[in-house]
Amino acid sequence: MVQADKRERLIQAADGLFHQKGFEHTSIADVASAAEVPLGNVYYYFKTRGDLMRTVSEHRLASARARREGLNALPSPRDRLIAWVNSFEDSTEECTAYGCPIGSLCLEANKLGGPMAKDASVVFRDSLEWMRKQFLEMGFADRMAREYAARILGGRQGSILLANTFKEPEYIRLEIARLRKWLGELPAGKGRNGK
Amino acid sequence: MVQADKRERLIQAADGLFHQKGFEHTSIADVASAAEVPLGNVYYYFKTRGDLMRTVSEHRLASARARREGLNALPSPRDRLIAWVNSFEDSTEECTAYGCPIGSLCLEANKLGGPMAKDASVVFRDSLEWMRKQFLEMGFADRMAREYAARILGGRQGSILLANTFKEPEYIRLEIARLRKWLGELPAGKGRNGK
DNA sequence: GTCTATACGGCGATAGAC
DNA sequence: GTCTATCGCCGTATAGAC
Repeated sequence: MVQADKRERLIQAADGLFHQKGFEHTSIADVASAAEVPLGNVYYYFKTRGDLMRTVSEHRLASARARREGLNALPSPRDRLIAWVNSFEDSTEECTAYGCPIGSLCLEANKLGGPMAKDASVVFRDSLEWMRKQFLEMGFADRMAREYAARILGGRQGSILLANTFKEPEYIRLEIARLRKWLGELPAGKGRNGK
Repeated sequence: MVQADKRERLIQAADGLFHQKGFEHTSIADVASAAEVPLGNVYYYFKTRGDLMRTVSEHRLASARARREGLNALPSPRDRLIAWVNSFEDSTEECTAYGCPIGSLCLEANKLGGPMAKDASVVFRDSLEWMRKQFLEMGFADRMAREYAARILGGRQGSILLANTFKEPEYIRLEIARLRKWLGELPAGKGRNGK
């Protein structure tokens, strides 16, 4: 199907360009040219630039979920979390070069105002939710589970910002190692789901 | 002096707007109108938009240094660090609403490429350097001092990103509390400056 | 030094032929 | 469904009167 192919190529191109150059600095013409689709044709698939951005976010959400699907085979929630954190290593170079694709987009969307902010945040919201469930399964109270999930995501985002700012991947690697160590040593919670 | 006054007003206006709307989304016209200076006159004070941005970064660097000056009166490096971390509380609301002014600018500048990236990073570089000195004075080896400095800055930046994304200041407050606790309990280093 | 008017380019979005 | 041509707006930067 030619349609789906072009649409897919546009999403892929937009995803990459939003990451590398930022949303605000990526024009429809940039996306069209990278996807090798004529400029005007883009508007057949996406009504506005914001629409394209929302689609990219949905696409990223699906990707993140798919990557976690594989982890659900692991029997222990602790191991799932550690495997998840370890998987961050694959993107160290890209994140050092361009920052976190999701984090950058959230920040940009928030400055723009409007409904895009919520669209961009769905990936983080979903990640936090998944991590929270793992910590609940480890026996932590809901409050702790939320706090720990935020610690992982926040720690990672902070390390990426530093790595990107100073073009130094070591910040990311150190944080991954620290999170892994912390998860490994963390005593399991006592309550059954914090009851 | 009318000159210095206008220049100052332009810097202040640009500082605020870069924070609230982002650099890429703030036009010279926006800055001029916020500072109540005619559009064309801006170019008498700043050659280009990038020039204005560099000036704002220098201005922020000076502010951060001035705020730390007061802390140098404290005799213990640990207390200086704790006081520094505590001072983050003042900006919790603004950071929740608009993100970290410095972090946002660094990220944007990195996406733009060119020399702006370095201009934007000077504030972080200077903060890290100051924190590193405090940890050295506490007796930590240089490697640990750098790592700990990055932990404070990274932890803070990550918490701000989450707070901004979800419009929830609690992320920032929790991280401040965690850093304060960590600094309070951290055993002093053994070596004299890591020797 | 100050301000107005405007040149010039780029971008989002659309019209309309095929 | 596909693609070209183009409209209209906004942004940076400059020219030049005062």
